[in-house]
Amino acid sequence: MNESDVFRALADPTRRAVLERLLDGEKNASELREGLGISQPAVSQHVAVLRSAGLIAEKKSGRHVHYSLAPDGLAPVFDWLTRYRSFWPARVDRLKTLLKEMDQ
Amino acid sequence: MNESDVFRALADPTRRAVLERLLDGEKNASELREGLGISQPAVSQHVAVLRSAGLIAEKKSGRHVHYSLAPDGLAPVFDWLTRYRSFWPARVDRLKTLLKEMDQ
DNA sequence: GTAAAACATAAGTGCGTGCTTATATATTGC
DNA sequence: GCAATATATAAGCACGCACTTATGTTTTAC
Repeated sequence: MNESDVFRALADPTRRAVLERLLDGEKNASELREGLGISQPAVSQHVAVLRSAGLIAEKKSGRHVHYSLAPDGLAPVFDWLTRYRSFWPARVDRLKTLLKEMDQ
Repeated sequence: MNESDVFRALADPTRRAVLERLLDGEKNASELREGLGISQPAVSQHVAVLRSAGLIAEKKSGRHVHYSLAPDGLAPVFDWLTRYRSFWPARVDRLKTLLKEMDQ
């Protein structure tokens, strides 16, 4: 749940792929597994890492578990990144545009 | 120089500490080493990882090498992070404030 | 030219990590 | 209750990685 856990969790491409899939909305473990080409336990282990890093939330529903992106789970990364804002020259404009869009 | 290299580079706390030190300005390897409690080759190896991830730049000057943060080196992280902007609720306001400050 | 300084590379080591198969736990449908 | 489904945990393995010591390379100072 600290900065180190989050960065470590994000270092693995399979875990980033899992997060990516959750952008569409919540999914259970079997759905997350599709196309990843790894075993069911592997998914379960990745999910455990993401959850203990505070990146995903889970909601049990019978024998299914629905996983979703945890709001503000990426906050540690975001906070870390803002310290380097002077080194983003080309990104700031994009960011401003983004925020204007969000205002509307 | 791609997303995976950058995330992998950032996963190590010592490497994040190295970047942190470069926020003050450029430093050579011996200066970077101070307080880290690791050997000179270890620093050299971390620097190599950061450089091949596009996160730091180097400028040779005699027998010294001055390392500095690479402008836009964190762009891959930033771009990745913007995809999750809907899950930053509490961060957006802070970000707006930050950009207002940068405008002045 | 020679020694020292700054950094890089090589080689080895131990531990972490991502995977597997096997098994356990819990829930549903019949 | 029993089989099937959904997920978690255990144990083992292979590889990656962060370190170390030893050595190489380049540059400066004398």
